[in-house]
Amino acid sequence: MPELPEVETVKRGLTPAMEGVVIARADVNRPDLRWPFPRDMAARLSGQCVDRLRRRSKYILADLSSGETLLIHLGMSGRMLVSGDPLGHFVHDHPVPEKHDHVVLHMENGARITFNDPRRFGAMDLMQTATADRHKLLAVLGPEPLGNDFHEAHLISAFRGKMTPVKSALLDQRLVAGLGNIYVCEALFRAKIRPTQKTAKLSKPKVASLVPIIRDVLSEAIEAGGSSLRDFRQADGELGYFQHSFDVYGREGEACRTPDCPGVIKRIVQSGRSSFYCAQCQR
DNA sequence: AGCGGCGCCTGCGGGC
DNA sequence: TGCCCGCAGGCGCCGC
Repeated sequence: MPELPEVETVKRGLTPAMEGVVIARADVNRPDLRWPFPRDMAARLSGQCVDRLRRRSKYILADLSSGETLLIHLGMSGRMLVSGDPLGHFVHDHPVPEKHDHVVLHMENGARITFNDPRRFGAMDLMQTATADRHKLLAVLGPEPLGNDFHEAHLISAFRGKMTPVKSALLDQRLVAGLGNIYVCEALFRAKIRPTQKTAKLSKPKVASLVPIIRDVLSEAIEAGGSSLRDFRQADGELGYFQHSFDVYGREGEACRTPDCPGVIKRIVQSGRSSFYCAQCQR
């Protein structure tokens, strides 16, 4: 579920509870999520200080005092909930344990971090911090869409000569890392590009326009605390509210929001996933 | 080499 | 009420 803005929101919520704080104990309640947990994960986490929390694409990375880095991926349904902060910055007391609470980190400051993931498409792994960017899951990622390496020339060269639909291209994490189904639909709407359009056939100005549009959509979503569909929560349990700003996602049959456009939002399926767009103003 | 499709899981809402 | 179906924010892997 969570795309870059939701992961960034979660990371920001975790930071005050975790950064510079020792993990007193880790409870690992099952052997795996999408893949087996690394061997001795609980022991390798316990007693380590979280020196720094970072985000790369949709991954949260926790650099530990041991020289290892904990990689966390939320998959489709993963949540990280902070509770019991002694300074009262966060929600309430520790909640009663719920089904699908797979990993619980008990912090020395009294905070508790609960990783809950019903569908178990999420993941955790441990790696050497020094070579973290060579981790199998991170090595293949393209530039951060909010970073300096994501620019017009990059997109133009990535799109050149490809007959791939632009929707699939932007979902390809090797091309740009962090977009998912929602924000690709929203960005293509703002750029007035139809999701089925082949990348090679897009004009340079349209491709160029995608760069600031993608940055804007993601920045606005981060500002709003992400999008809450179904079960997404910020780390403090609060809802994000960017879903109220969707122009097309989940709006099948509703009126296009472009001023004076008579269009109605359509839903089509591209490589098994819903695309939402206005056939009037997206060409 | 690059793709679309499939599978991994659980839960929810709608239709019957 | 209950069952079945379709659907869900991701992503690695397979076969074509």
